[in-house]
Amino acid sequence: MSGGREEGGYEPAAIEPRWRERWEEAGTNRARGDGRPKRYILDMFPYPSGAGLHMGHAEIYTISDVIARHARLQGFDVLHPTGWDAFGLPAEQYAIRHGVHPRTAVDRNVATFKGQMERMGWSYDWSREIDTTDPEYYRWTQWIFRVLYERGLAYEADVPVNWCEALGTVLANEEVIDGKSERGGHPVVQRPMRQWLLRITSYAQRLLDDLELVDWPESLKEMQRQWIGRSEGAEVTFAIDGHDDSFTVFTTRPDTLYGATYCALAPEHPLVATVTTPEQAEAVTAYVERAARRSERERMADVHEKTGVFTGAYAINPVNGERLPIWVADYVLMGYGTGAVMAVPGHDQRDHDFARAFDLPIREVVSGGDVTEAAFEGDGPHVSSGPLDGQDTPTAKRTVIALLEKAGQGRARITYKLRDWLFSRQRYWGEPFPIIHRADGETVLLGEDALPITLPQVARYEPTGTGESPLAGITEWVETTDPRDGSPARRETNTMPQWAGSCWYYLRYISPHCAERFVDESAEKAWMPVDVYVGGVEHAVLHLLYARFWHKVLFDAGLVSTPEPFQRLVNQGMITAPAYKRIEADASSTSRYIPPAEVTRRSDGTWVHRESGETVERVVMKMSKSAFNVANPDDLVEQYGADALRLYILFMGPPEDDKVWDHAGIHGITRFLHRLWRLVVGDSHGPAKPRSAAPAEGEARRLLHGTIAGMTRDMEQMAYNTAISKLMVMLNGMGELDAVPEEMLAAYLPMLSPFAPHVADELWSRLAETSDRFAGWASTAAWPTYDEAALVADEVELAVQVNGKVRGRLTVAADASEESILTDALALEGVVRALEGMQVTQRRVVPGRLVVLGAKPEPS
RNA sequence: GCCGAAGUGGCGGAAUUGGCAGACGCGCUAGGUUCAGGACCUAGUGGGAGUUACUCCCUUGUGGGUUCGAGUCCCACCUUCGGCACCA
Repeated sequence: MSGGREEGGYEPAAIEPRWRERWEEAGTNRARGDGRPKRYILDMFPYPSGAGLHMGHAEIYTISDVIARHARLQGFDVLHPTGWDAFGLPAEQYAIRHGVHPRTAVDRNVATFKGQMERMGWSYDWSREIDTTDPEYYRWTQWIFRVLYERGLAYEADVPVNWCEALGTVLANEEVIDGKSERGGHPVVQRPMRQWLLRITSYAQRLLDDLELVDWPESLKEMQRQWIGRSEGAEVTFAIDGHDDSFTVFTTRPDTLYGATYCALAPEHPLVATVTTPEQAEAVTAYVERAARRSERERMADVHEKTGVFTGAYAINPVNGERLPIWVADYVLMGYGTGAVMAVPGHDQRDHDFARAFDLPIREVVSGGDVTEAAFEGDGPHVSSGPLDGQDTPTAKRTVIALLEKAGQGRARITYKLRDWLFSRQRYWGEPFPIIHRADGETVLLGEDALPITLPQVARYEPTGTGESPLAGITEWVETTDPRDGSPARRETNTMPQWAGSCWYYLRYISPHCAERFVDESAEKAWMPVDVYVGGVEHAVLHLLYARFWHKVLFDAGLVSTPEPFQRLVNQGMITAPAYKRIEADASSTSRYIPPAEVTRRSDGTWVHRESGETVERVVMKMSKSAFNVANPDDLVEQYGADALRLYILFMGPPEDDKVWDHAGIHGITRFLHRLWRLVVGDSHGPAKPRSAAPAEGEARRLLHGTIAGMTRDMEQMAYNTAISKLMVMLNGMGELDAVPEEMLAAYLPMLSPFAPHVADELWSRLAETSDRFAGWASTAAWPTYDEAALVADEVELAVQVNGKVRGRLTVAADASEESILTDALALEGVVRALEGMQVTQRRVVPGRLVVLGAKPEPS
């Protein structure tokens, strides 16, 4: 049989659009729900910014696409959807800047994104596309808020927010950098305002425990554990000398209670005002006011500078009746524990620092260190501690907790660092709350029939300057009536934060058009949980914790069937790129960086700006326009094709590793695709390889089955870089044959198709012109299987080691006996030389690999 | 400071988990082909030494250890990158 016809070479632009159309027409990317085993392959949906698709998107979505396409070849029914996380600040700011409605901006950006995503050949089921800003979507976001509210998990409270006077608005934490507004650099202060919060803290323990149920990177689980920050200890109640009031502290070291020499309250602690004596009032007031003015960031900046003021009051130590001075100190945080601490300078370094600064007594109650020098925070026998004397820390903790419980002055307690989730924003572009406030002060949750509460059309969506959302100014929207009795009421004018829509979007994909419920009940049971979730580690604590929280609430309400939403999680690494920096330029210079095209490498390895001759520094950094190091996926697709870009992204390294973009590297991939094209079709550099209908034999058969075996393992482990290298090795091997068995190509192209789907299907269809073996498409074929027996070679080469060093090589039949191998090995010239004057003490054959000989000098 | 991950050629990386370090690719060198540029093809490419068609030594951040044998296991240290950071 002859090879293909002579014709034009590999031209991705000529074939890629055609195949995408065919897949779309045939619906090959659709999830069927036909009862086959399922795989739900999800990636973190994009925020459709005005900047379009960047290389980070290209990486994450290529990874998830390869997982999805591979699963389809394995016969799974695959759900692989995408959509738009389109509420939030960036759309609003873009809209303000360009003077268009956020809706218009989002629609425009989505159109750009969708085109770019389609050009990458990602096999999304577009029939399930969702948009968090579509009222038919956020109706259900509001509906889930109702579930939270009805379960007592949503409440209003006065909490500090970031207030920027100059901009006249509240800012999100992301918009505050080092105590100043991101835009304009104006001062930002903490100011209490009425806000909605979600009681995520009541799920703290389960969010911690259920990390055991999921297959996530250990480092990411650890980040969530630290964020939740469970700590075991006790609370201890101190009476105040001469007052009826008392206060409670939280401590992880109740065993050191006999070593307490003072107590400290947070500046915001409600008792500060009551306990302060008249003589101290002026100093305390001044200190509290100063602390209030300092932002949280300022407070954190000078961590080691301990400040505080004595209130003049004394607390009574419940175990020994000692009078302990009560101080106010800003190293005590109102937001953690009880906002009050018992201070044990001998065994807590912070208290030690404070005691040294204010000349307070330091007492040793656990021996093992020198408390005059530094706090001893370790374990050891307790001393000067009454009934605890001689006990170690765990025992002393139990003893003292028992004592306190008996006296009614304390108990064991667990606290978490995790705070309740501040769930409202003073913004236009977010989900409205299904809440109204009656004139009589009652807060009313609107019924399901009122949903969706849609955003009104407005002329201005800029911040109002009053700290309220722009919605507050739209009288006809705000003023409403209570549907129960028609009495006047005002709508809640805060909106939900951007995280809300992404807390449950993975459920909506399952039944995106379901009108009766947020997710179809039986479809939910069929598809959940998400089998593989691919996304960036930047969402390690926020999105991934919030989504787990909502999911557990829905689970408790009997609305979903799994306790966790995302079974396996994969974090892709960040793609960075080299940039060239002027060494002399100061930070404010507008031209700190030189475009790579204007830079040349000197022979000594340094880099020089050709035009000016100045030496520049090569730095690897995040891609950014100002550093001229952005690689744009769209441009690369145009230049090299989607298949080449997909292959190259994965070939750079393992998915989870950070990668440095190297433009030159993609040429290797392009060459590979051209060689493959030439082998099958032929091009101007050579004709197609002759093909044979006969089965692969000998070396070719081993190459085929070895590649399938290796690829199968690599795909399972997501070792895509080595999988691609195996495809290169097999292609090189096929190139050396006189004729390529069609059997090899029939296995090769399906294995290539998850990575380079367009060219795989194109070549497959070319082959179909001359052979019946190539029915259908490579992308819809079955993943090939291999024969274990075909992996074994007839002859194997063994390395012969003497004391761990290779001294010879031996080619033997695969089934040669150990004895004959050893005999042959000992006769090898190099081995004989190495064994001169030596006595062989050990001989072993590692099958298929090497011969091990141990030897030591012969006794003389 | 605490927690986590990682250090392998000029570069990206590989090594079936204790068994021939450097697969595959980039880059580079030489030759071929081409009107030219590019593309393509062939060969070479960790370092060093020598008696240079061959042989030896060294080499996976550093220093020790276990083993016939260590990139891989153990101990100590160094560096880099992430996360947290007055959390009582």
